[in-house]
Amino acid sequence: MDRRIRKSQEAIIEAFIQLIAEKNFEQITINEIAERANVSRGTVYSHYTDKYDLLDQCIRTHFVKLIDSCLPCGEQALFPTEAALHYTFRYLDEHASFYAAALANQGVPAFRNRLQAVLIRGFDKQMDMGGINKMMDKGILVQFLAVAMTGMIEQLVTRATPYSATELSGQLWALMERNQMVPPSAPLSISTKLF
Amino acid sequence: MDRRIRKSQEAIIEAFIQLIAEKNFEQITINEIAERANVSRGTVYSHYTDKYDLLDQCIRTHFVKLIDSCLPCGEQALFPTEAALHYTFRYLDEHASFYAAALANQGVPAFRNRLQAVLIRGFDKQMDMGGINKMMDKGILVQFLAVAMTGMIEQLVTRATPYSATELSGQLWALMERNQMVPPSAPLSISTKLF
DNA sequence: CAGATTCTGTACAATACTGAACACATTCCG
DNA sequence: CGGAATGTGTTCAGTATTGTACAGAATCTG
Repeated sequence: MDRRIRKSQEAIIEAFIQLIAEKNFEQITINEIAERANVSRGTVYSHYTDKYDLLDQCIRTHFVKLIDSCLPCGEQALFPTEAALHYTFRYLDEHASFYAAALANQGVPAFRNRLQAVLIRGFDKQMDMGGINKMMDKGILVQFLAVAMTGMIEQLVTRATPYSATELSGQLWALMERNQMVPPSAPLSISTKLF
Repeated sequence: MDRRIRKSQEAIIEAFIQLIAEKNFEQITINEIAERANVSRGTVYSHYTDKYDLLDQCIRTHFVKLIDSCLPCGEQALFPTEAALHYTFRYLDEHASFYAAALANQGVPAFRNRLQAVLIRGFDKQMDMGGINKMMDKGILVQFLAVAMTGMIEQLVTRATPYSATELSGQLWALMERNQMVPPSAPLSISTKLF
């Protein structure tokens, strides 16, 4: 992609995220965004049809980062290690103002739904239905955990919890393990056990 | 000026200053600068004929800032107040790495000369040759003070002095006063004395 | 030494950005 | 109410930047 496009888009998104952290989405104007991004107004329109499109793509961009932070080991699993979960929560904590806005603004419930969908898909792959889960319905269990995780994330980014990102992720890791939400064992874990 | 020009130049100069703070001027390549500035190599050449031109314009840019910091009250005087001198020294302290490089690199003695020239011109205007200076040669006195100031600035930015910017500027202000290097009295200072 | 690599400076067509203008909608305010 | 101000979305010609290519200089390296 042309370097100019990359630079402009980054500047616009950065400006937009700054603004959304400062004021309500509806009050933000294209003029403000262009000014803050140090870009011509026409440039904004050349990339995004309007504010809502910008917000949408912005969420998408953040989502990529968020998902990446859940999947540090290639494409293997959501939160393959406790450290990975910690990292994700710290990332969310740092960008809380954006995520809070994305979650809070009515008209953007899409965000919560997308996050849940990703988590449900990921958890479904990793759930161990043996042991204490033998008598459970997998769909319900997965949904239960995904909704819980989404809710806790919402608590974190909206500052609705007194607990820190670290405390939360630590506790949540324990709860995931308790429910046998284990990441698929890596190939080398077997050979590791042999020695 | 076209916004693109401003943005590119700022990025290039910023990148260059970063690099000069990290390594020797001669080791810096145009490629590095372009890469760091996130700009095409051709763009660098469209604004600056080569590294040396870039350094030159860079010094010029910094010089404008530096002079501005000496002249906070319009165009009246160099260091019209002790606070102004303090501000200048703090500014120098913050950008020490750049100024150190500009002063240190042989091939750039121009910098020291320019600084001295500015100071000499400014001091010459402000020198009070009455009182203890009655028997002195003005040219020598002015040059003496300008060279001293330049030297002290060099000491500061090259970290060749254990004293802080604040300590130095405080002492230097006293020395300037002692030598009757007073800023031209503002019109209202007379009326101030009347009350 | 020769070959490989990197840097330099220049040229160019393709392209993204610019600022200005425009008609229209919305909001603000006396 | 009415008009002043501000925002929207579009168009457009002009311009700065882009990536690429090139030849020659400089530097590295076996």
